[in-house]
Amino acid sequence: MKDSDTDSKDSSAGSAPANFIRNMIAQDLASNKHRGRVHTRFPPEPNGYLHIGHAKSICLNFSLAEENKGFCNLRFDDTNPAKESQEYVDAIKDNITWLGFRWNGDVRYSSSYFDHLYDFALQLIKKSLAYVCSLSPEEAREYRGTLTEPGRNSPDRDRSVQGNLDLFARMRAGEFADGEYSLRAKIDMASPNINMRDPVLYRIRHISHHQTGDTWRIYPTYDYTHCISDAIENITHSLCTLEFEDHRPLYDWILHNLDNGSLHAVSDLKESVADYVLPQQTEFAKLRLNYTMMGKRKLKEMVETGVVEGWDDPRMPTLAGMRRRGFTPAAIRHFCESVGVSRSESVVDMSMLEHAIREDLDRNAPRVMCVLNPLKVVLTNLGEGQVEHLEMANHPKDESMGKRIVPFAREIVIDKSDFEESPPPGFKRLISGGEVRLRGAYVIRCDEVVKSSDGEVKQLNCSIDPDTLGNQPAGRKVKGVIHWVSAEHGIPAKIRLYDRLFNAENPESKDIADYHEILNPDSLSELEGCLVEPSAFANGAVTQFQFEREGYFCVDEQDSTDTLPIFNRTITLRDSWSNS
RNA sequence: UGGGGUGUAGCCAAGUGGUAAGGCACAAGGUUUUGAUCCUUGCAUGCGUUGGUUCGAAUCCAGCCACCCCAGCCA
Repeated sequence: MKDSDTDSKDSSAGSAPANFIRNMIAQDLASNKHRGRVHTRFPPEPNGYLHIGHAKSICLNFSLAEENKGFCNLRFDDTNPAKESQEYVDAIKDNITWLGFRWNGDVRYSSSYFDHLYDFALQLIKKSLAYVCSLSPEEAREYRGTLTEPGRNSPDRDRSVQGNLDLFARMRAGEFADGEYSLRAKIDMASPNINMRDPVLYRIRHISHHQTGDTWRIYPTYDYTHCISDAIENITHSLCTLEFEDHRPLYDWILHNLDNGSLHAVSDLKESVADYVLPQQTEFAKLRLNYTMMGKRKLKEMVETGVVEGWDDPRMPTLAGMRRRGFTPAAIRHFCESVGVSRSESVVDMSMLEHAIREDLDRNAPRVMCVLNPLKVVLTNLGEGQVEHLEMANHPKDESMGKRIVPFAREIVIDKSDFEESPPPGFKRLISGGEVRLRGAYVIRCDEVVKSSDGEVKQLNCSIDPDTLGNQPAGRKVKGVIHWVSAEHGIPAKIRLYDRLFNAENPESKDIADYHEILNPDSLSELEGCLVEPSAFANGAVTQFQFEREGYFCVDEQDSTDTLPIFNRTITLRDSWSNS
């Protein structure tokens, strides 16, 4: 084994930062609250694509389980078939796998607990803790009261157990229309917590479900389903976001009013009831990022109205979009780790995400040269068909990444922005009569500027200093280094430059009436006729590069063809020059 | 005007009665054939605010202020 095997290129080394959930779990372990078990779950509703906010939750749940030698389930919280689909189920599984996490056992579905859920509802009815209500949704809203006024009891609240049992069976049998009846918990219509004002447990929906088909006409609600699903799966720590804080009393009410033995009987736990401990819900602040739209409804709308090209548009905050943009799983995981977990609602600066991306790519992306906006340069003192094969390192600091051969010839291209006729102060690139280093090659001098009739610079005639390959020039200093590609050998490519989708720091702010007004018109620009050095295509398995001095780019696997490669710019290099 | 939460630097965030970790950003140097990377240094007499308790308070107590969430048969 080489030493380098222990030098992880993955910077996850170092202990995870403290946070209140980690601390709580450590305490629970110390007090043996869950018999030494840590079992979490990631419970998405399959009603859209996962975004970076979900990644925070995924990382939290999976990492906590992993750190404590526990388990993390993947459970689709699929209680509302009207909004869900198999497409989303598949995309979510794919995203989680891509991030590098493996869920415990088989994928779970809340819908696979529908039978148990129904039985537990019967149990609540028999205990007189649930009743069938005939109030319409509109009436129910009136009866609920307001934030400051108590609600009123439903006229059906005191119906007999038998009457409720009968009606609930008929609800299940499909005898009633949507909204005609609902099953409600009997708690307290005067509770200051509105979630406790006899919440709906089941509603009638004559609609088929992506997992259960047409088996059911009634579907349980989130509040009723989630706690029981957690209990069935033996979850110890049920983590969710802050807006569910007010639901916690209901979560606990349902579980505590169900017979513990019957819960244990249908649970995954093989051990005795004595080891069966109810799950604990804990809330944390969801991730917010400036300049980023995270609302599922808006994201969906942008996809459907063509504001972006799809859920995987590289400008989207979705995991699919970030993947196509060239963000790496390791970078996203480090980012999620670095933002921490707390209960304060904060907005993370994009620069933190960008830092994580650059950090990973700098270490792992091989270097290659690509000229985005070509300007022809003729090296006049080189022979007409003469080609030199220059050897260059794939990475400036990591020799294990090997070397590559770069063809060098009389006609090359450099980037238009690397030549200035009237340079600003401090300009280190090529000027008329000046010298510059061609990266990995020779120092050249610009002898002649060839312009078209309208004054545009068309070509530069330069001469190389033949003594400067691998050597400093004699008697002078050349500060600038620019990248280049042989005009004959370079591979033409199309390059897509991405920038933020929104110009406003908080696209979801209420004083932005229409998000179309804050769309960044320059979020995408396409460059044609870019020239990439041929070695970028030598190994088809490598699809992510640093184009030296430009940034990190990845091959767009979907749109590239054999004849026209397309690269997406993942992110620019840090640039302390153009900033000042 | 009900209930539940949150306030530590420009942005995240640790801290749980012993005198303000870390990261990002920013600034200044150094190295460099990427204006990148890397390295060094700087960056809160201050923890929303006003009082109180204490030898000692970001941490305990009281008041006040600001912001967030809740009135779906959505999750």
